[in-house]
Amino acid sequence: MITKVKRGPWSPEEDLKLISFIQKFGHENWRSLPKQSGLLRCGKSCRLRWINYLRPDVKRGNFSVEEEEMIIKLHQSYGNKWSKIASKLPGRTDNEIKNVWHTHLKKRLVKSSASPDEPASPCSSDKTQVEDCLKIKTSHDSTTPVSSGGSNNSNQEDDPNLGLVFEYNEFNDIIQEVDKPDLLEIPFDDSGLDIWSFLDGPNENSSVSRGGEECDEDEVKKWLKHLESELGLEEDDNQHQHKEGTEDKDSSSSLLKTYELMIH
DNA sequence: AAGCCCTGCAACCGCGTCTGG
DNA sequence: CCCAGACGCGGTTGCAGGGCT
Repeated sequence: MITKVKRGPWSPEEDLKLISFIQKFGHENWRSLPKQSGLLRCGKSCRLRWINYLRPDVKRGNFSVEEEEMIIKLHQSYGNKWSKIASKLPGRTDNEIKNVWHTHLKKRLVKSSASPDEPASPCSSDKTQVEDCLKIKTSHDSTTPVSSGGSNNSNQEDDPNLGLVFEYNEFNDIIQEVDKPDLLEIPFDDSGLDIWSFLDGPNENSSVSRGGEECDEDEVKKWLKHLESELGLEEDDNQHQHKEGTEDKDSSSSLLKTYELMIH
């Protein structure tokens, strides 16, 4: 028998299903995940939804000026390697960056290329501006090489702009400040990365696992609460809200109950 | 007030790469 | 070494919302 694969926008119920499943079992195998979780989606779609929207550390809201400038610089260095650029911008996804590039930054660069003292078009392969910038940013470590290699593989060691690691850390602070409150705002700071180990459960090998420390379940609950409210599910959740805390391990149990109620 | 157009974003698609058998 | 399956990435599309006429 053939089960029809659903497409198009994700419903809150589907989101919740996906979240609670990953929370419990991780996502070792995207292909089998939909079947196991009861989602009528293809694995690819689930993966995309998780990575671009549901991941707890995904940062939403407008890009700050600093972020945009960063993207421009990184794009001059990496070209359309969106995932590489995203890796330098904590909380931002490649898809998001790609969208921002095509909707805002490209146009801005075209405009500014008209003025002589602005950077040339993004297609320019001249990296001196990027390197200058990186030199400034990484001046703490003048030994960090800024190689001119453009098409390296994704190994950190081969990263042509290894110095950006510093930028990453500095940039974290910037982003925290400019984070916009209008959309899904995860009530964690970066120290809340423990959520990963929680979400991934026993799957230490999971591609998104971020270290093996104990997670703070209160933080997780906070996040789930927030997510439920963002998804417009908090009313239903009220019914069993009072039960929270009596469950020993599962903050997910309330989530599961929630969506079980919803899909009845 | 209604219709049209534009913009931005979420999601899909196809291809390349990686990995395990 | 080869092949098949799974994953990840980048390009593209479609839709919804907002602004303009």
